[in-house]
Amino acid sequence: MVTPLYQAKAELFRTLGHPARIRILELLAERNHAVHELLDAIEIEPSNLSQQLAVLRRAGLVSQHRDGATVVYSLSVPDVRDLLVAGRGILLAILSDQDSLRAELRPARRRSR
Amino acid sequence: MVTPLYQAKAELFRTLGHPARIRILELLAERNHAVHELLDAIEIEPSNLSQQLAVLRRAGLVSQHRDGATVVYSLSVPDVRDLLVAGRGILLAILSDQDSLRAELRPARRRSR
DNA sequence: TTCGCATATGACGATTTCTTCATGTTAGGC
DNA sequence: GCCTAACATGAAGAAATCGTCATATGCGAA
Repeated sequence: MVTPLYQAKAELFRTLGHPARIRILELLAERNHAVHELLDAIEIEPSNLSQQLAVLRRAGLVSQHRDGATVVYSLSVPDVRDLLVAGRGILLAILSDQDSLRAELRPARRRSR
Repeated sequence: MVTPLYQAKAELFRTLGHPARIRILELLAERNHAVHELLDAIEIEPSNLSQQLAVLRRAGLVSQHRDGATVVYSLSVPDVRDLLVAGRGILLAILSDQDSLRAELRPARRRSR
């Protein structure tokens, strides 16, 4: 299976495109977490959490290892932190854009064009 | 509509989670492009391209302006480049992981566990 | 004004993703 | 061994996404 680069990239981003998976990665970016810790931190059904973790595993973004009865997850690619940070930056940029746009449209005073 | 931050972040990444949209953004990261230029560079139906551009517009990632009969698109959030670069880094990390794993599994020599 | 090119929009079936529920597996306490 | 807790997996319906087709709009040339 020869996957073009841009398609692999799209799949990577799509893997991040889910609220639960984002939260998981952000928690793992802080420190390793056991599944039950993630479960406490995120509002989600246990089986759903397992599914989302499986998605991240298949994508190669996280790894697991057993510690007695619990399973601990960690980021297997540290650079994921960069992505999350960059994502936050973009969000802020977009939101402030929207705010200034809103501010521009709302008041009585108008600008040309 | 009060959107939690992690959900907005997930939507941002989902917006990037499509091969055509990735290609569009990469082209726009180089320089502004008219729609027909994108059309030449990407293998895609014109109407499909318009749809993908609309998705990117709604997400606030690109902006358009008319120039005569053609429409020129540009990145409205320059930081998108950071995301693309970070994405490439992660891909490379994952791929080299897989390669070393493959190399480890393939040959006759075995390791414990 | 009429034509044709460049682009956008709407709608529809096909596929994919998501959530939930039921069930399976592993490990430690008794 | 038996029970329970901690996770994982499989299946199935609901919802979202994708690509295509038909159609609409904006603009310049003739």
